[in-house]
Amino acid sequence: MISFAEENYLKAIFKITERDRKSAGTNAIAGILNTSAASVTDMIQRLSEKELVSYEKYKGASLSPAGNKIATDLIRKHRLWEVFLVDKLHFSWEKIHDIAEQMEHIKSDDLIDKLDNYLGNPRFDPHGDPIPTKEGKFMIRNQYSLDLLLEGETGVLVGVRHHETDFLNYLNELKIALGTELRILKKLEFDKSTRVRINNAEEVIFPKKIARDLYVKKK
Amino acid sequence: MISFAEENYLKAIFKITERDRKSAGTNAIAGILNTSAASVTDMIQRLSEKELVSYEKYKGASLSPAGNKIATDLIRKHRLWEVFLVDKLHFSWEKIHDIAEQMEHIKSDDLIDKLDNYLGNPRFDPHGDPIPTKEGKFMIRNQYSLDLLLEGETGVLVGVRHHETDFLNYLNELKIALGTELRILKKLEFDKSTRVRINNAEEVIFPKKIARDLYVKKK
DNA sequence: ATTAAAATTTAGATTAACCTAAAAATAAAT
DNA sequence: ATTTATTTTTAGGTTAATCTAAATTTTAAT
Repeated sequence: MISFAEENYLKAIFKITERDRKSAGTNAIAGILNTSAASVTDMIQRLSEKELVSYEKYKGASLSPAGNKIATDLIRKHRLWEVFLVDKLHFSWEKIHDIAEQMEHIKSDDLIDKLDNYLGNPRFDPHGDPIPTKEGKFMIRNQYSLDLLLEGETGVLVGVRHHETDFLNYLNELKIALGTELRILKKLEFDKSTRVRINNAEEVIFPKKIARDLYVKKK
Repeated sequence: MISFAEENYLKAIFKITERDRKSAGTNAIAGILNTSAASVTDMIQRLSEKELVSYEKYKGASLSPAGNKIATDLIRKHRLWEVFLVDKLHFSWEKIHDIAEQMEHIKSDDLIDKLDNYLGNPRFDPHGDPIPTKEGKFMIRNQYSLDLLLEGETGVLVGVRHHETDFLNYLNELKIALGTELRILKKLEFDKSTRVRINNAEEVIFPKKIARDLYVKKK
């Protein structure tokens, strides 16, 4: 039986390696899990024993097929529970991450199938992230970081990079949610910020960092 | 922050002391939690440090007000999740205990209020057990063990003593569920068993042990 | 190509939660 | 009232998961 701690390590390695990177370094994992590099070395060596990650000294860790399956299942569970919290219990999107973080560890073969069905087999969670299928397939969507759009272009918000309460509350204050239209008015060269019109109404200036964290579909 | 293990100990002490007993012995707790008496001594000493139980050597443990609050909240959570599993996800009553056992440990002030509301503030769980209020009050119902009824009397099943899958499956096979009418046809003296008619149809003979585990309301 | 900086691993400890075996205290039985 | 049986506690250890500090390896920079 796999422990919560082990599950969290697998998920962290998944997150790090899901885009570009070939393997997850000790420090990167420690950063995500708020632990020390030494603890990470310890754990990935144990996960390697269990054949859940492949690991070479000083070269970082990557998920084995078995480890990848566990990580994908965790993400599926996390995202389905987030849909439950928002759709059924009427939580707001900035409150759900920490609760889902706990619920994802519940072990039951039956439960997630029934939950998925009950929720109407949603394909995306309340932050716009795709919910992998039972088989571990992620739906891919053409989406761009807002800061890749050119002046005059308009995008519809379909996702956000981070799920921190503070960031989401900032968006709430600006009345920005999934589906919101964002039109690029001006790209300011000197500090790389972007002036944006929100739903044909208010204007706001996003620092590059924020614009990068908003995912849109071109309109 | 209280650990899962600590929570389970508090719940075990609650179960033991909820009816008659003044305090929970080491062995009794060990029995419920499938652990050794030595481990129990260890833990109740630590819980005593934290003022969650009051404990005197060789005299067993009982819950402090703080410990009682935690235990009651756990039971509230457990039973509300059981209602969710049956009413919303359409689980059958014999499958839910182990899942709820995991879900009861999820920590969120908001979550349980919202869940309770979503479920329509149920007062009893799918096994007929009362769901304590937020304030920790249990609804009390006049109910009798089936083996206390006399020949000719009829009861309606409102609860069961145990939640083991095997026991509940045995009831399923007999088509016995909450609400089922049970009429005492004959009390057999020589082995203390009881002949019962189920919903004016089939007959069955219950050993005393089973009759004791079925709670009915007199009709 | 060396040296400095950063990342990673090892060594040695700690804490929570468990264990077995032995000792001590309480309860039951003659 | 002793003896026996049962329950509980103590003593000494183990494992998973963490830590800090020191050593080692890799990467970056001069």
